[in-house]
Amino acid sequence: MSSKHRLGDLQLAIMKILWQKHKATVNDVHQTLLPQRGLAPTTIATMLKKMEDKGVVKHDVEGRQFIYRPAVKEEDVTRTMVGELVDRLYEGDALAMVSHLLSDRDFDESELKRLKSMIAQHDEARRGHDDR
Amino acid sequence: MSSKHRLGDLQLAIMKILWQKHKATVNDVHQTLLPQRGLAPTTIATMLKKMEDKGVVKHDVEGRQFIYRPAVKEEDVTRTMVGELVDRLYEGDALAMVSHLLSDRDFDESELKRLKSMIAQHDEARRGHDDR
DNA sequence: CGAGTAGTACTACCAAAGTAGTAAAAAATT
DNA sequence: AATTTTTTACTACTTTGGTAGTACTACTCG
Repeated sequence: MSSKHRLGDLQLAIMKILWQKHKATVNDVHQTLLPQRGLAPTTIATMLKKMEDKGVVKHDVEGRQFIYRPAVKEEDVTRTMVGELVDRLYEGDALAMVSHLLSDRDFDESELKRLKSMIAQHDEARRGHDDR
Repeated sequence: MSSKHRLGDLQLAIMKILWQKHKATVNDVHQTLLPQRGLAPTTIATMLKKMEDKGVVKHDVEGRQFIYRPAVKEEDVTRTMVGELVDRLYEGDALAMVSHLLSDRDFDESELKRLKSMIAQHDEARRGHDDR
């Protein structure tokens, strides 16, 4: 059932719009994507239908148009997709992925600072609830 | 030409073997993958041919068998694939990906320690060469 | 009321990845 | 020498994602 959480490029782009707007018509999506992608409206409609078949979106009918909305949560998709890449590339070692990110893009001072405070925060959270 | 660095699941599994062994025959790859995947030998052969067409592997002939070897670097593939996911999921914000990793899998004490020292290291490296 | 328009349904393709059977060639074994 | 085995070549089929044209329906505007 996690196949619902593996999305292609266009599909993800569409989902991002739906997650943001909560609901949208084919036209809304098309208009939003037009500048970057320049796709035919029917392409969006077809894709949305395929996505509904797959179970990642649903629609209500309002008058003669379809109002699409997400049927999967962004966090689930994100978690699955990142998780799969970590598995494939680093045999599940998430820290290895972080290490790669760290050496690939070198973050500047302020980013490193943010990163450190993120770690500190998770450190505390861990110490708090994690009974061991 | 970065299409050379976007690999499917099986392709990646095959590449990992080639990167590790430096070179291998169809049979080597098949034997290595058999336990986890249970694929027909011809499947591996076909895949390897497709991969050669694409330019990600090359082969030499030795007697009657093909000795395959990688034609792309692991780092390049890794960088491309991680980079693409960061783009798609986080609009290029690598730090957002790290943040996700951090809250999704909660690392234990020793891992956090390793992480901190990794950061410290990159911090210094940055301070060193980065002129500003 | 009739024509144009908006919107969905259907159909059709293409490419890439994955999977594998069958054929053919060459080499080894008996 | 004949048969079996190894190994590559060819062909084929399936799924998924992406892309879009055409057809049909229903509403809207003059």
